[in-house]
Amino acid sequence: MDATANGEKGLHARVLESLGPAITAGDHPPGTVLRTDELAERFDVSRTVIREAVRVLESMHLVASRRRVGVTVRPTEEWNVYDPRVIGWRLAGRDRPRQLRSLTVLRSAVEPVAAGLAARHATPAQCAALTEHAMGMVATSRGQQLDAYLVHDTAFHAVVLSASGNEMFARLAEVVAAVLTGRTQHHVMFTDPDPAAVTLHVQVAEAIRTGDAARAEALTRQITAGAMAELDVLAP
Amino acid sequence: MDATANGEKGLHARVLESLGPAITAGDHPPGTVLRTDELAERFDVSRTVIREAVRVLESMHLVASRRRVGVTVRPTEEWNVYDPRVIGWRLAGRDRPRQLRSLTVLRSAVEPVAAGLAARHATPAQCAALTEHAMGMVATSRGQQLDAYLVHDTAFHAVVLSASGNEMFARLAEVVAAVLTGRTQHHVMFTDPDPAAVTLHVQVAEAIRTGDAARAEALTRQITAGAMAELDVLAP
DNA sequence: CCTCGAAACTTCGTATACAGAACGTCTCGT
DNA sequence: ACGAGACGTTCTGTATACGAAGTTTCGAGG
Repeated sequence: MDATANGEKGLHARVLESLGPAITAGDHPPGTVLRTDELAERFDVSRTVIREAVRVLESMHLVASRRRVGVTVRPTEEWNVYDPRVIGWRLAGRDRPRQLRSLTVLRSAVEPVAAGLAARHATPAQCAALTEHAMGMVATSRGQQLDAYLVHDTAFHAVVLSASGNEMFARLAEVVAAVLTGRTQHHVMFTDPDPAAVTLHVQVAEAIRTGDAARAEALTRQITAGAMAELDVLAP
Repeated sequence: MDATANGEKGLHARVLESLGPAITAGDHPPGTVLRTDELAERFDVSRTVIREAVRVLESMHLVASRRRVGVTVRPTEEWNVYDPRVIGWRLAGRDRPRQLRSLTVLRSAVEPVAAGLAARHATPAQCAALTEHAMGMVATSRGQQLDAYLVHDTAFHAVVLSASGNEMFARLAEVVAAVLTGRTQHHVMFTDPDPAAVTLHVQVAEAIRTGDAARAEALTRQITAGAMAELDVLAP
């Protein structure tokens, strides 16, 4: 929603969108020191703007600002890897494979449990949305309609995560969306989705609708297992 | 001007530590409009400092800053609930029960998978640490040594998450620590830990050491199931 | 009377200048 | 050689001015 509408979003945001990816991509390896004056000159903005950008970077634990020494890039292990912006930057950068793998593993842990909870908590409206998107996936699963398929796939998983009733799960929707989008971008228009996966989605929708938590969880586990298997092809 | 050594940290951090909890606790309900001038006066700092704090709040998606209208508090569903600081604030505030429940559910999804991965990836050093902490838990499980027990318990789970080899899992260590600490604080020195749970930890350490992923996962699932069961007692 | 549009006002956004504090480094004295 | 203190660099905070943008209001025209 808010992300990357780079028209004129504020100077500090532009600095952030340039500095952040540079750091996460490793252009400034951990330990590198950046000085605010230098940055101000490099981006041709005032120090005030730089300081605001640095504050945000600091809140992501990407950098630490200390007097006399400068703004130092923190080691990778300390980064706030759950920050959607950090995820986006890493996904766009050079360790995209690693990030994709991490996120897929996270998916494989969270989504089955979320599906199980959804089977117990989903509202009728959510169940309806689920079956609708599952049908949509079926309808678009053949004949080079990957974009339309992706929309339904993303929406399906978002509804499941939301229906789980757990806010932490719900907030992973955009992460899952990023993973699914990434996969589609690599399939680039050549192979239709796996029919077995489509069937699984339909069955998950049904299991959630009928309140069969164990079945919803097991089926979703099969879906994520498939995603894990695909990973070896996608990520080197 | 007051020139007293008011705080060790920066001014903006102090504003943040006051504004953040206020927002997450609901003192400023979603939709509330805050003006930078007003905040500057309220905290007796310059607008620059306020704006830096607001930037960080904005990066957490707690607020949105718009011209002419002010800084508006965003709806709860949009908050970055994975930001450690947001978690901490909510854990300290009035919807602590909800947060505790969310985190425990997240634990129950992630930790079993992490344990399974740890069984395949753990280094000998990590295995040693695991058995050490498991033994420590055994040693401190009786006789009102809850503090020492908590240290070993926390360390145990941190090692498991780290040994999974997944950076996203590893970063959940502090979250798990927060949950475990919260639990201990409520048990307040009256009941010793459940012996069955202690045994499970020892068995998990063994399963990971012997590379039995399925067993490590199943056992950890029992541990988290226990935590979920406890939850009904702890969180209203 | 209603609608459309422009001006004005309010608030955030950016730039600049300066004072203060902290931390590394360099030098000097023992 | 080694430690303590002075120094300089760089971040931190403050104050102020101007610009931009949106909301609101007021007025003109239909």
